[in-house]
Amino acid sequence: MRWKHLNETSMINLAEENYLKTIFNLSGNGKENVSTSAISDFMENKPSSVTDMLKKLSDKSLINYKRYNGAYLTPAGKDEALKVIRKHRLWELFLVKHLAFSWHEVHEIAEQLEHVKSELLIDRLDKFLGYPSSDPHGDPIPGIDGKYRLINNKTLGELAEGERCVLTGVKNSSSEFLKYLNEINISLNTRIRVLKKYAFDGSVLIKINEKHRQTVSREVSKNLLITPI
Amino acid sequence: MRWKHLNETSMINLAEENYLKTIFNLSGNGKENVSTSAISDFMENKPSSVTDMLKKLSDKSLINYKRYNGAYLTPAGKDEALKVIRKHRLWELFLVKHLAFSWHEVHEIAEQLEHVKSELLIDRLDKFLGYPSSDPHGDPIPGIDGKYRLINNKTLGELAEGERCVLTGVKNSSSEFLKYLNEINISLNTRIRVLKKYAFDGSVLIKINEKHRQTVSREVSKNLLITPI
DNA sequence: TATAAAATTTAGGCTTATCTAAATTTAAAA
DNA sequence: TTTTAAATTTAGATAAGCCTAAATTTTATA
Repeated sequence: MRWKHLNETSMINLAEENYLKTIFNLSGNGKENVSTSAISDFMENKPSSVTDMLKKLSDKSLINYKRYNGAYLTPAGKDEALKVIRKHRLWELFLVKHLAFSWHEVHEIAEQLEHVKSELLIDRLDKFLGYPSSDPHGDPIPGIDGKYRLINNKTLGELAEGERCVLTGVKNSSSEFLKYLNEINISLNTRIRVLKKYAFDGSVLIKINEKHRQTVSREVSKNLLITPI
Repeated sequence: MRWKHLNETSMINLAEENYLKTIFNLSGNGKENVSTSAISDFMENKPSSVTDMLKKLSDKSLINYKRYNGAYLTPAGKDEALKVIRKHRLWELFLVKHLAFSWHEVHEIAEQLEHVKSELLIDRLDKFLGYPSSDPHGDPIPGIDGKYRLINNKTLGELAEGERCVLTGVKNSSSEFLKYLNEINISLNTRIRVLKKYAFDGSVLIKINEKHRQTVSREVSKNLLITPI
């Protein structure tokens, strides 16, 4: 195949970048296996589409994929995912700091900006922003070297309306709590969107996997460890 | 067709935007007919591909297209083209003013940024830049209203190395000059890229239609009216 | 104006990323 | 452990945007 405007970056395209990013996020930033259905669910693509792409990414050595057994990122794949996340967070920060966007408005725009190809651009943006190590949320911005400070210390309760995250852990791991989570369809790597926060009692209306609406108490929201995405 | 993340903007996609922008530029910012081959040549796509897209854009009422006879923009198409150009120039200005890019480096990046969908984003960027009316080149930035100050007062000689333009007119229209231009394959709407400028005599090495290299004298370069693109 | 050359369109293919429906494999339940 | 349900994959289809090769139309030339 020929590329008309060949980029300095490898030949990873938009769709592939989105899959890599998703796998990174759903695996809790790491190397856990991510299932086809988790990806399908998150990206709102059909499982069969996901399977196709997993094969493709596997052929490119960006993921390790075993049929019927999900996938995880190779070092090369993780590098690419982190590059995209770095871009995403830098752009978000730019939008908030310099273009007066509020935090919940920026995600969709950054989702587009993160795919602009230019190493130089992103390095200049990094400089312009003063080499930030974290975005306004406190989430780490991967460095040029791909170094990434892992964190798992944010709770659902700290998110603002409109924000999205993936569950990466629980503070309280009593079986009653876990059972409750199970009942309302929340498990590790479940993605959650905050729809509304009620000031009077701190309860939170959330959407689980973009499917089920659910209200959880302040107590619950404080015990859910998450990674914003 | 269904759009997953439906944008506030109409349903014009990247490829379509590029065609509209190209037609706008090649028609001398206006309503002159642009031929299939001119578009094909400019975009480095095959003529048959162009025909396909012209049909599509015609169906969407963005251009007026008559078989074997080229196309020109409808008001709706012109609006869209101007929106893209507005975004392109605002981003270019941002890159130059705030990210320390030099002018010739920004085109390719702006080419990507111009397709990011968000009215709000571009209005905020406009504000951030202080509502500029022209880019560092002096080329007009269309306003939100789509108003566009037409200019045709720049010459090839004023471009820097690496910059591209389309010929929109000549200062000297003597037949010898026109004949000379003809001989070296330059005509109205021909696109020209400046490859090198020689300081000692002001001559300019150019690439014509991305095909022919040619050196022209300072005299010639000062008599070619162009629109940077 | 007839004919050759150039421009344009049509017809038919290819690739990518999707999808649906059916088959297969794995996991859960009885 | 058999059976059922869920997850996953395969097979085959579609739409976009591009391509090549062949047909058609327009333009230029003799």
